[in-house]
Amino acid sequence: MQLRNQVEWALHCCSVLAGLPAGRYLSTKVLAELHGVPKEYLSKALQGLSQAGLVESTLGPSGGYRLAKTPGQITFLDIVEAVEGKTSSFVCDNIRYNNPCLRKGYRADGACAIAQVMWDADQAWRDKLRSVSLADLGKTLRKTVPADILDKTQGWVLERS
Amino acid sequence: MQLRNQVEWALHCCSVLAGLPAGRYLSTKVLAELHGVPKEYLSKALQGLSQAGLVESTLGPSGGYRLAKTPGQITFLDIVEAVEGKTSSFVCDNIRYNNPCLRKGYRADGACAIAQVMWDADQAWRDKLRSVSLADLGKTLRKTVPADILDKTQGWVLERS
DNA sequence: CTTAATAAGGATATTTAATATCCTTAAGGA
DNA sequence: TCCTTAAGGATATTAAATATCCTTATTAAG
Ligand code: FES
Ligand code: FES
Repeated sequence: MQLRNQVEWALHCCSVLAGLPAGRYLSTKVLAELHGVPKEYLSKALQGLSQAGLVESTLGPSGGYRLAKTPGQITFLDIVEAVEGKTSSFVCDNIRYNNPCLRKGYRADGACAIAQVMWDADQAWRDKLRSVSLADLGKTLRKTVPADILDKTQGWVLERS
Repeated sequence: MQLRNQVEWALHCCSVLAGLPAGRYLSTKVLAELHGVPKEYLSKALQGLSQAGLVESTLGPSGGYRLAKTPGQITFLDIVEAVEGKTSSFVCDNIRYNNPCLRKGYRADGACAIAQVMWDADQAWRDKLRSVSLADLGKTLRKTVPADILDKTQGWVLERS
């Protein structure tokens, strides 16, 4: 079980967009170059973010993407779900109903107790992701990444936004 | 991102084995029939459980599998990891190092802050799975599944163990 | 001792999902 | 008018999940 590589891409792109001055857009081309990933494929991830309402886009020269909300309003969960979808990682095929002791067509009242545990764990994962916003991430980055790298990168991005 | 169907199979098989009287074995064939899944493929999952030390097997007629520990000593996490492996669901390809502002070969001190959040969430998922044992599951099942179904199934299993 | 049943595991096929590229269209700015 | 861009459909490529088949060694039952 593994998340798509687009999740890493989307998170990093949002992190960059969160540092962009108001009104500026950043194009797929620039984001792809910054992260060293294929532009056309990254575009699919960005379209997912756009459909989820996390970013907004504009066309034409100097077009691209910007956040549609403040960094404090966008969580890791929002971004992960925009790329991966909201369905649980555990899928219950109800193999319990294949039990030959049951009459055919029998259906229980509630969910299988095993599935319930798995779904609770999935929820714990989502809760954790929901607890961190892009604003939180920005704070951490400013604490842990050398200032000169942040500055140089910010300059590089601004030249292209 | 989705867990394999074998996870559901393995959890249900362990649940059945947990209800087996001491000394009895249950064969792949019986477990496959009980759950309505392909015997040869289920066998791979059971081999995983065996290699993880959760179950032990014996050959020959009346052979099969039984738990290698008490139900209280086996957690959902043990079973899930035996089938899915222990690697995190989030893989960081360190796309941050593709940043053209960095000198080639630059490596940071710690992990990327984004990866860290994803790994923390993965850990929260595992913590939740670790908090539920087969003994806990048994208690829940006895509370939620009609007694006659449990009894009939138990009889069906014992005839074949 | 012989025989049938079984787990283990290697090899391979099939199906599905992830990854990636290509191309067309419509919109926006110079 | 021309160039740049996002959106999205179509398709190709690659990897992983799912499934089957077959061989071997081991064990218990007859
Ligand atoms: S039937 Fe799906 S987890 Fe129990
Ligand atoms: S470089 Fe992998 S998550 Fe940041």
